[in-house]
Amino acid sequence: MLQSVEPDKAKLTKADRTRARLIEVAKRLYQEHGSDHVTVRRIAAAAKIEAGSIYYHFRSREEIMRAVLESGVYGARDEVMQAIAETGPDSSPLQRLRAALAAHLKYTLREHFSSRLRAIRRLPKRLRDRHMQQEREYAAIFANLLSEAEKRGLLRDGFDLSVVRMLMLGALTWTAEWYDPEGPMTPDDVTDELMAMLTTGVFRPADQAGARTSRSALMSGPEAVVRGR
Amino acid sequence: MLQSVEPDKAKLTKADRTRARLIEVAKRLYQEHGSDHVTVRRIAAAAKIEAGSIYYHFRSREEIMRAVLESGVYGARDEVMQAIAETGPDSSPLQRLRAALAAHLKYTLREHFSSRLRAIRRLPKRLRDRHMQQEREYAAIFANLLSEAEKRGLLRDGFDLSVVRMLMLGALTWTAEWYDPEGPMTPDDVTDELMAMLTTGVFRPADQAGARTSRSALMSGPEAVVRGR
DNA sequence: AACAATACCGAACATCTGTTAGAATTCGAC
DNA sequence: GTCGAATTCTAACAGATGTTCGGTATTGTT
Repeated sequence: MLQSVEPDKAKLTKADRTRARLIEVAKRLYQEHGSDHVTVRRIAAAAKIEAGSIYYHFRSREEIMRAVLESGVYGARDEVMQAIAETGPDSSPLQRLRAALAAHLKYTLREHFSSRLRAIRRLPKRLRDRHMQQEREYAAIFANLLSEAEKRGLLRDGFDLSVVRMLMLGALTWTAEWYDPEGPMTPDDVTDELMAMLTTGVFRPADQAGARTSRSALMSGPEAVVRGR
Repeated sequence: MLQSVEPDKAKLTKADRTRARLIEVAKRLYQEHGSDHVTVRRIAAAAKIEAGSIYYHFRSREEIMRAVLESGVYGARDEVMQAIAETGPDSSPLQRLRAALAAHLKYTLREHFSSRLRAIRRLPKRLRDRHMQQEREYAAIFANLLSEAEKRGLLRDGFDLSVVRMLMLGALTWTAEWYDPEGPMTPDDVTDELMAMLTTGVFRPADQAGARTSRSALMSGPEAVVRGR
């Protein structure tokens, strides 16, 4: 959050604390019930405050939900960057990427962030732009990891890295829709599975030309598939 | 829908038609505005009907939204199976899989199905169970394609096919959150990109052991990565 | 043309919605 | 402890919400 960037003003005023509490409570309610049925009065009740008092902290109901989204992106960013840092200074780009993806997945599962997409599209556009900007910054973390890997020659040629990144993150983000915490797989297992897919591929290299449509796919070795366009 | 399963009763009664119109209108509203702000009265107005009349066709507001979800799954299923059928009887499992994924993506983008996830979690559980069952049937299409490919030895060993399927579909479904129709890529391009990722992998095969954590990854050739556990 | 079933209307209901504004309380600095 | 500012409460508003129900129009069949 902003405080971590500027912690010199340690004056944690009371309004700051209840504002934070409201955001946290609202987030929880969004997760439990859908964003339908999450009303200003319910948020207030869950935060042990009166409904009218909320408007001392937020201009409107939509401002609350924007703050919730913001805290979600910032929270994910912090945990992902921390995970990257924990791989140490000698880590390879792929190690860092794996750490980042694992952190992203864990955060997504924990906060169960269906909330994120739920709202984005139909926010007042001023607020939406701001949120999209924050999302872009978050995505940039992964974009950097990928282009770093590319510079070191760790990636195959011919891929559109931004599409790769979106598909990667999408695969993990969507996990929140099917993942069963009671099941045998840990979130790290899922991340490893994805990394394995991205490493060797899922399909056997034998007769791949048939599975693609309009691309010219010819090769020297059995693996060197040249991807045109 | 059920009619396609049992078309002998061709009696398209008037109630059936307005019910269908209501579902279509509701779906459109869910897409345009969030599922917040989509009220019974707005659905009624958009369908040129009075609000009270809706309750002749649906028991409650949530029943409408369940019907919308149902029509979404069934619509996707129909288009995906049609796409599979169009690959012809001599197509390879990978060709069929590609066709299925492409159809899934196109449908997802067209209907912009954020709606799908938005609601699932907080439906009354009786309705939710029914919907989850429908989703399972839909997922089974892709599960079958994958296991068919596996039986023919087209897949690498060591992957959990259900996880692979979820990640695949998740990557594509999430596309609705970032895809820009004005951009240079067609939906088929995105599908091809994914297929390419699943074919050759994104990472170079050289030093993959470092990017994985607890897995023993050793091999005979440069590509034959044995994935333990 | 008559009739019964079907499909829709229209008004009313109780409740809930986001939001406002002034009064009442609590807080932090002196 | 006092005072002014920061924070919360209380009460009310105007309107929207899902749903019900008795009546009315429309439909398809004989």
